[in-house]
Amino acid sequence: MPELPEIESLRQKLAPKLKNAVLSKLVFRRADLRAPLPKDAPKRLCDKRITSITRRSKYLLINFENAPTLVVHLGMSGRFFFAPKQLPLDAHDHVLIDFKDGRHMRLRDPRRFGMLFLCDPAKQAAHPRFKDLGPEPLEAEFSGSYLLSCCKRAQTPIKSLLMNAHRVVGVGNIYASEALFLSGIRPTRMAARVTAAEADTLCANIKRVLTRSIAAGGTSFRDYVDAEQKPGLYAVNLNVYGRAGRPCPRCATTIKRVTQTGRSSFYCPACQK
DNA sequence: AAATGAACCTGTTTGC
DNA sequence: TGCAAACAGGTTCATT
Repeated sequence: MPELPEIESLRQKLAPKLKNAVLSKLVFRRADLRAPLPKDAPKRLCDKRITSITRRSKYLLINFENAPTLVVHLGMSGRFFFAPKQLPLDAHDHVLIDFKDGRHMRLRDPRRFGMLFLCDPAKQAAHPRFKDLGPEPLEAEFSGSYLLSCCKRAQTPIKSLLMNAHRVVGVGNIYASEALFLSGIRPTRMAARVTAAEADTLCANIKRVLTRSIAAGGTSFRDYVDAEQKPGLYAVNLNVYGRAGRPCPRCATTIKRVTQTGRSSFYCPACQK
């Protein structure tokens, strides 16, 4: 389900519900998730109280009192939701979580690109999965001048640069195409040929599309569901993503699709140079 | 160092 | 209709 807005929306919804909840049971139904938890993980987290839910990139961090942080990544197809305990098990319900107050959550992920791992909260930034990540796109550190400095020394198309988590995290395939459309820049343009003014515009548009989508509740995915398994509202208006062959909403030119590093990019050949 | 392509999986959509 | 190929939101690994 995830791009960054979906994860951030989920975080915002989960935070008040899970704060102060005490974990009573953690069950793994299969051992071959991408980052297998240590065998003693249930023991280390049981009877521990959740203090907060935070986010880094597309990772959801469940922070406990006097216990390691449980980090959840939903990959491409993960869902993390409350359910009645007696809900019949789906073949892809990989992780079951019970709380002392009787509530029950599940991690369901058919493609199994998602992962869970434990992380020492005191050494979070140094964790192998976090230490090489670029800035958060919605923080001030991600600015037009920062983006420009990345572009200057890059030898890759701008779309590939935006998707590179070493440069900036959380800009996924949908919002990379959308931000480039709003900025009038083709995804195939070499990053080094992006001007300072364009870098400013692009940075602002990345923040704009992400912020707008978070405000709408994270709604861009057809199989997105929130923590209560409610589908998204599809309130975010996508201009080019997934619209190859259809008219550009601005100029009616036919939108094109190209493949870059194995991913689809969409653009208007007239509006984007 | 930086960039590319393949790999990890299953489910759904598209095209013949 | 049926079947196979193409495609899907992300990250990571090996190879240049």
